[in-house]
Amino acid sequence: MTSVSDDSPPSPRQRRPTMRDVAQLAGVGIKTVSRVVNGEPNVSPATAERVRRAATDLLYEPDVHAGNLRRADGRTRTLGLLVSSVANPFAAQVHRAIERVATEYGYAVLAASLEDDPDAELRAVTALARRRVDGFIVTPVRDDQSYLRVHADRGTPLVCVDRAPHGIETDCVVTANVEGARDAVRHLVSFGHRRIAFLGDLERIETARLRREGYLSELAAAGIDADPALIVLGLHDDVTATAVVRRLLTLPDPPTAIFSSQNLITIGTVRALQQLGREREVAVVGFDDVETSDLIKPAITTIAQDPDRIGRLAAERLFAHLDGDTSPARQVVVPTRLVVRGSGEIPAPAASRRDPSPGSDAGRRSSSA
Amino acid sequence: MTSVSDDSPPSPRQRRPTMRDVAQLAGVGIKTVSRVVNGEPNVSPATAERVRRAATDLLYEPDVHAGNLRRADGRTRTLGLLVSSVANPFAAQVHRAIERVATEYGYAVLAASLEDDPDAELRAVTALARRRVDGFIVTPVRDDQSYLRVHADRGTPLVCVDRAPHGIETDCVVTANVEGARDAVRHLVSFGHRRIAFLGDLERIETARLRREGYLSELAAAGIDADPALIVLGLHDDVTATAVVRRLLTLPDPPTAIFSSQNLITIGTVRALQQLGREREVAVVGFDDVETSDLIKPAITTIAQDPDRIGRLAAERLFAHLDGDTSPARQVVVPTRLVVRGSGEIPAPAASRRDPSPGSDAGRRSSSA
DNA sequence: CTGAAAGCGCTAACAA
DNA sequence: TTGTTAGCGCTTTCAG
Repeated sequence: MTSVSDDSPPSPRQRRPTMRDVAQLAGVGIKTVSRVVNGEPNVSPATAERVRRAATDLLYEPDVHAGNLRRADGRTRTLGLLVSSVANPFAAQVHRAIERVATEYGYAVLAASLEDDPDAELRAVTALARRRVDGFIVTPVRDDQSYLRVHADRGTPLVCVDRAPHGIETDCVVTANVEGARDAVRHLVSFGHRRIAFLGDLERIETARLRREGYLSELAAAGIDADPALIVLGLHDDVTATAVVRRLLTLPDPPTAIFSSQNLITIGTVRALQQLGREREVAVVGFDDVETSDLIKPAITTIAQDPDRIGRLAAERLFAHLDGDTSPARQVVVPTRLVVRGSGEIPAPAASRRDPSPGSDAGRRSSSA
Repeated sequence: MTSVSDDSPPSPRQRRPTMRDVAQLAGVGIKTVSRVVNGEPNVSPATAERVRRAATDLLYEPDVHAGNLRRADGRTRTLGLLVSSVANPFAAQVHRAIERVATEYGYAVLAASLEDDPDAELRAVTALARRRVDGFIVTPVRDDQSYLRVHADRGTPLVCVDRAPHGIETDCVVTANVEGARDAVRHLVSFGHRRIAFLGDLERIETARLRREGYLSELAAAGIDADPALIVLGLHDDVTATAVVRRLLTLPDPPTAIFSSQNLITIGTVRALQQLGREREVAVVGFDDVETSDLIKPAITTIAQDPDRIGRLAAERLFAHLDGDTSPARQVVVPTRLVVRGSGEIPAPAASRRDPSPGSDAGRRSSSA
């Protein structure tokens, strides 16, 4: 009764079988084993069968890296993926979509989280290059990706996702950030809002800048003067966003609607409104969908991205290059979708429509696109 | 004005420089380059500097796989991770935690999604084995992992996460599923509930079975007879869960509380209650935290897991083995945490406490632990 | 249809 | 301190 069950001996550390071992057991030359393993022709069925048996008996697994050393195409059948973080829901879905395509092609994915650290981008690329990945899919963090050109020139294709690359011409797949942000603002304007706050992520993140740009241009198109007091940038987490929203609402001329341009910011925004009991007064549209948006009351209206499509398209572009496609670099813009749920359809209070602000300076244009 | 700016020539496909190229440029032997690149001693500072310059000039990156072919330890500095899905929030956080430890050790992570497909587990292990990962961290899907023993015997350590392995003795790190489920039920019982429904995931998933086990044993401890009508197994998505909850509430003697043992099921449960307008009547405790639990009203009380700790511990066990630790296999159980938010503190209606069910058969025990 | 020899990029072992 | 040789596991080339 000392040991529960131990029918296996202490199993001494075994050596991994090689092609030579298989060849010996099957009584053939090593090249014949290579042929069978790689499905090359010119092996008699009987020989092939003997080889297969030997391989199975020895639990032989070919070493892809040893093979690639000499193989003409030198492919590791592994691709490198650089994302903000594998734990970020958006990135994780992009990752999964890429993985799905990769699996179809017999590829494995080596992923690395950058956490928006420019140095991490460099370190990750080096680590992956030393492992000889066949291609890169990267979410740019640095403001220059020209260092990747040498890899491209040496035959390792590159596709960027989520953010456009700089300093290098290469395929990239991004969300329609400007258009999506415009949709959000247009939606709010259509409910009578003119005092619309913008909550943005860190300015060094390109998508944050683009969404702000969309916000500004749609305001302009609607003939609304942007009020700097309603634009808060550099937010990156929910706690800060909550504090900012609480402060905004104490303004003399507070916003009647909020466009929150990132997931965590949206969560922080809703939390602030709930704390103040004003979630049915102030309209909110968030950029990027939250898993349980519909369970929150009022349910959150969002500009949904399409991570699945983004990932799939990026992977497909990469494999196209791996298959020899040499067409010029192109940027694929994946549209967003406005998901109407309630929080974005709260109308502006009647007062604010006519009398936007007593102390406000500039004259309003009266266009209403 | 035809091309915007093209200061770089068409860049002909270049050959990747090898150690020999660096040696030639530096005017030294190849082994000297090897010494410098690997930080081995016995190289004069001057020589080392020349080599380093040459390597930098050529943008040389060593090929880890070529080196490993001959190197004594033969390490690829890559580890294989098998999870339910890289897009699953729990798995993604485990992944991130593992990656953090891996990065510390100079390791990269090759992850694969299994989507609970037993065959995918086999395919993924093979794919990773062929890429010669130094170790595996796997979330078991099949009901037997003995096939992994051969890899362990050949020196590729294995640690299981989230679910215990079968047919092989190996380290594993899991959530306290039984205890967590008991905590959930105990909490509900303490608010007077005796008709507590259990919504479980697919029975072939071990964690689903364990949570049901915890549910049953805590009911027993509370002297409550389990009612098969309140136990629904085999749920895997929110839509089905919603339908099931709606049906349960039409029962002659409906549940007054629901223990939802998985994330998506909890979402479906809350949605059903909201649709019926009964979210403030029926108590809910969910297993595994939802990102926005506190924004939903009533906020969802959950049994929170600790994916960060699970991932970190798993990775640390793996690296311990890689560092030569040969201590016997152990199972690490990571405790859960009851997060009280509101939905789980809705008391049972007075009636149900005394008169659980008119048509119910078995006699009730009167213990009240 | 089959196999022997050379070599991929690198490190181990040994010389110089 | 440095370089030379062999060989890791495999594919290529080319001869049988």
